[in-house]
Amino acid sequence: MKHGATAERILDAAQRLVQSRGFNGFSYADIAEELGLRKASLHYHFESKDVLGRALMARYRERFRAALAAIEGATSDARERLRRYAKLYLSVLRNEDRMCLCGMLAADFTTLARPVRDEVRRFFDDNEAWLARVLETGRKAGRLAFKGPAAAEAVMLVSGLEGAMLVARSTRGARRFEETARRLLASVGA
Amino acid sequence: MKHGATAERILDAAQRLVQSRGFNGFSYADIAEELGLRKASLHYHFESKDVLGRALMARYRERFRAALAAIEGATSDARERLRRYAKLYLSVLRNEDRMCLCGMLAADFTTLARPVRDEVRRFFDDNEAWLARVLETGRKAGRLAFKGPAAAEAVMLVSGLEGAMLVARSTRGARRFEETARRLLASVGA
DNA sequence: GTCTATAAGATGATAGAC
DNA sequence: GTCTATCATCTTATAGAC
Repeated sequence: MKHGATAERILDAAQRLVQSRGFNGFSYADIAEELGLRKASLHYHFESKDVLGRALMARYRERFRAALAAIEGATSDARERLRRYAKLYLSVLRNEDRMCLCGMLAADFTTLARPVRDEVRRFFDDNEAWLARVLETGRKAGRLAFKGPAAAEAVMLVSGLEGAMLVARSTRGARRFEETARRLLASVGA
Repeated sequence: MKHGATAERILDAAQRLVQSRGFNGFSYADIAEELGLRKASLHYHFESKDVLGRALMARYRERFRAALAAIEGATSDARERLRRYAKLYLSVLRNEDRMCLCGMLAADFTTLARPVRDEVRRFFDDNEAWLARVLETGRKAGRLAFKGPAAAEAVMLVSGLEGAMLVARSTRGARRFEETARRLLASVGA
């Protein structure tokens, strides 16, 4: 929990493992081997696996938040913002067929410690809130078209993208993901 | 692998555990305790966890296949078929907040034995093929409206429904799932 | 078919030397 | 900060009695 360079490397390894194998699909031994350290050393940086999980999610949320801010800074067009948002997911999937960290933890949800669960919920809340704003603004500007509350549409987009990642991993296809993402965006007029 | 009544009970317990905790989130001890048996006894019915996993998926695929056949027998209207298809997912989620067995195994995919992976792939293939037929038939009958190949639209529906289940479990809401499913179906005119 | 007993290894975690 | 040593517990799995 000191958060030096080693802690960061531990988080990197752990995140990769969670994204490809799930929270219960790896151990401290896996991380230690990858970094050339001993298991005991990891406990100095993250006293327990729960603490590690929470740190993982906190960092992921912060990075995602920054990525969303970058999108807002890059373009003010709603369609383009949605396209870039979908690309965020695609780049994760293309990186060694990884699942979204948060989608993976959503699957492992019932086995997670409270603080980790809370982080997972917050991730989805943040994402949906951001998307809802983009959707509503885009609709008012006449750039997007959909019925009903923007919040509900945001939930559908997040669900669709997470599900597309999930399925794509077992049917081997970033290709399939792209096509599905395209269709999802098309359904809101983007 | 003898498949008597006990084997069936083991599968029931194992399926429930996988659907709520993931394939790496439970052990033979959990099943044994639930059934009032000893761990060793389970190995008589399913020699290894991999074999158990495969049996689990085989049964699930068969049941799903039967459920799809039942839908076809109940109505010939494409919209109604899609509605019932979505209800299949909803009933799983409503049952103790479970995830689709196959969606959960898609998350655990990289940790699964080959035969289990193959079953997972087949599940998605079967589902998408069935949906594509319903979609195409419905479009020709003027009951559904969507652009592009029915197969691509089928992938989107499966992805959307699986993702909606995944997210709903962490944000506690069969309610949310229903709303999302409704919107997904609406996007194909149902 | 189910049990006891047992194995061999993994797992998350701690104490204390360096 | 990282190490060795050690821990209690869990995990999948097998052998053999009943």
